[in-house]
Amino acid sequence: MAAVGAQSADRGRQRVTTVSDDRPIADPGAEKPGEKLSLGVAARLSRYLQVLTQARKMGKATISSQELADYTHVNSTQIRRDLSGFGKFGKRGVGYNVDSLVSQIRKILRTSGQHNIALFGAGHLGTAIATSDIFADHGFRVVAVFDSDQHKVGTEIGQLEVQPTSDLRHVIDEEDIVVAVLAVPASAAQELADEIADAGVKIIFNYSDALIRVPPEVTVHTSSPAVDLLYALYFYLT
Amino acid sequence: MAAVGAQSADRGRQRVTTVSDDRPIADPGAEKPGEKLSLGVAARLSRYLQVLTQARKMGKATISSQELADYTHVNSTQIRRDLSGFGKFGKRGVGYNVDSLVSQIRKILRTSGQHNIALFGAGHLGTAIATSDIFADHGFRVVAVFDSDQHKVGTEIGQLEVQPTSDLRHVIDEEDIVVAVLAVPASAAQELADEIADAGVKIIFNYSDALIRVPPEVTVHTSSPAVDLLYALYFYLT
DNA sequence: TAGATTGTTAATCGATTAACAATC
DNA sequence: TAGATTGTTAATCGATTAACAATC
Repeated sequence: MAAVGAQSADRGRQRVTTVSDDRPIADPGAEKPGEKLSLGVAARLSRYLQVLTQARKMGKATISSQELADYTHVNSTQIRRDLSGFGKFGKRGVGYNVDSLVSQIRKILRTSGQHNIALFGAGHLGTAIATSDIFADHGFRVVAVFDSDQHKVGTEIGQLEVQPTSDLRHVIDEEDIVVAVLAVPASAAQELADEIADAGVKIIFNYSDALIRVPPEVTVHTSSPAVDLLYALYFYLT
Repeated sequence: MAAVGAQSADRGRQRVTTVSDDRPIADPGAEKPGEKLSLGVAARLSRYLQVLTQARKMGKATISSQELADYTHVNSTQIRRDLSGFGKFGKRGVGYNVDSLVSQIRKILRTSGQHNIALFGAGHLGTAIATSDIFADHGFRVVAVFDSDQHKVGTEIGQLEVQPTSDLRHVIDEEDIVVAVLAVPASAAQELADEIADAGVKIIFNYSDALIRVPPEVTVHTSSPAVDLLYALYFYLT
C-alpha cells in the first residue's frame, strides 16, 4: 500500500473490548452501516475503488477477484472477504460488475457526493493537478486556485482564474471547501497551513516536503513518491 | 498501506514457533539481517524515514517516538517496537538522533545507495518532478527525461535535455536504470510501459490513471492522490 | 453440463497496545 | 535527583489464507 498517509484520523475509534458495553454484541462478519471501518478495510476498499475506476474508464464491464488481486496486490480471498462483509455484490462464475461495485464501495466509504477542493500554488505541479482529471474522476472538483505571486494572479489555469492567497478565507467559506491541496514550496507550507486550518479546512493534502503541524481536528496527508519508491525498491532488492 | 507488488514477498520469513526446527531458536525480537521484512514493517519504516528526512531538513537533531507518532499516525509503542527489533537506536529520556536514525533505517531497507531513474513525459507534471528535490533527497537521481513530442525534444528541463522516447532502450541500458517514472497521458501509458519493461526496468511509478499490465518481474506503483483523499475523507466524515 | 468464481469457514499468524521497569 | 523516554513484555485483537461448498 502506498504508505497512504492516513493511518491518520484514528482518533476516537477505540474498539469496544470489554463486555461491559451496553450495545448488543455485533454479528461478526456483517458490518453494521453505523460502524466505522477499520483502517485496513478502508484502505483496501479505497484501493479497489482506484482500480475499478480505471477499469471502468477502459470499458471493462466485469472483473474477478483474481484480476483485482493482480492489480492491487491484495490476496483475492481477502478481497472477496472484504466485499462480502457488506453484501453479495458478485456473481459466481462471472465476477463483479464494475459499475455497480464502484457505487457500492463509494456508498460504504460514504464518499458518493461531490467535494470541493482548493488548490494552492499555480506552478508546474499546481497546473498539472488543475488540468488533470485525477480528482474529478473521484468526485472532487477543484473550485479555486490560489497563488501568492502577483504575476500569476489573474491568469487562467484550466477554467479557473488564479486568486490571491489573501482571499482564501472568503473563498473557503463561500465554496464550502473541506480539502486543500498544497502545491507550494516547503518554505511557504507551514504558514499557509496555519491560515487554511484556521479558515476551517479539515484535510490538507501536502505535496511539499515540509513537516506541517496542524490542530488535532485537521488531518495532513503528505505525498512522498520517493518514499513509496524506496518501499518498492526494498522488495526488488531482496 | 502501500500495496506495492509484494504481498508475496513474505515467504521464508516464518517465525520459528516450534522447537522441532533444526536451526537454533531465533532470538525473538532481534531481526536477522538476512531476513526479509514483513510488508507492514517495511511500509512503516519507509514512513518513519519520510518524516525523519523532513525533520532533518528542518534542522531537528533528535526526535521522540511520540513526535514521530504525531507525524506518522503510527502508535508510539509500535514505533519503538519496530526500531528496537534492529538495535538500540534511542537514548532514554532523550529520544532518537535524527541523522543516525535516518542512516539506520536506510541500512535496514537496503536503500542507502544512489539509484538512477528515468522520467517519461516533459509536461507540467514531468517538469515539476524533474525540478523538485523530492527524489534527490532519498537517493534517487533523475538522469534522463524522455518525451515523444518532437517539439519538446532538445529543450532543457532542470539540467537535463529532453530525449526522444525512441532512445529509451539505449539510455536505460547505459545508465543502469531500474526505476521509470511515467508522467504521460493515460492513452500512452501501456505501450510505453511495455517498452520500458522490455528494456529491463523493474519498477514503474505510474502517474497516469491507466491500468497497466506488466510481466511478473516488474512492479507497478500507481499514484492516486484522489483515492488517498477519499480515504482521509472517510475518517473525517465518520 | 462443465468450468469458473463467489461466499464462507476455520485455523494460524502477525499487528497492536497498555503498562512498566530500565536508564539517560 | 527528577523527569522523560526508551526497550520490552504479555495479552488481545484483527488480518490473512487455504480450502471448499455453493452456484452462476
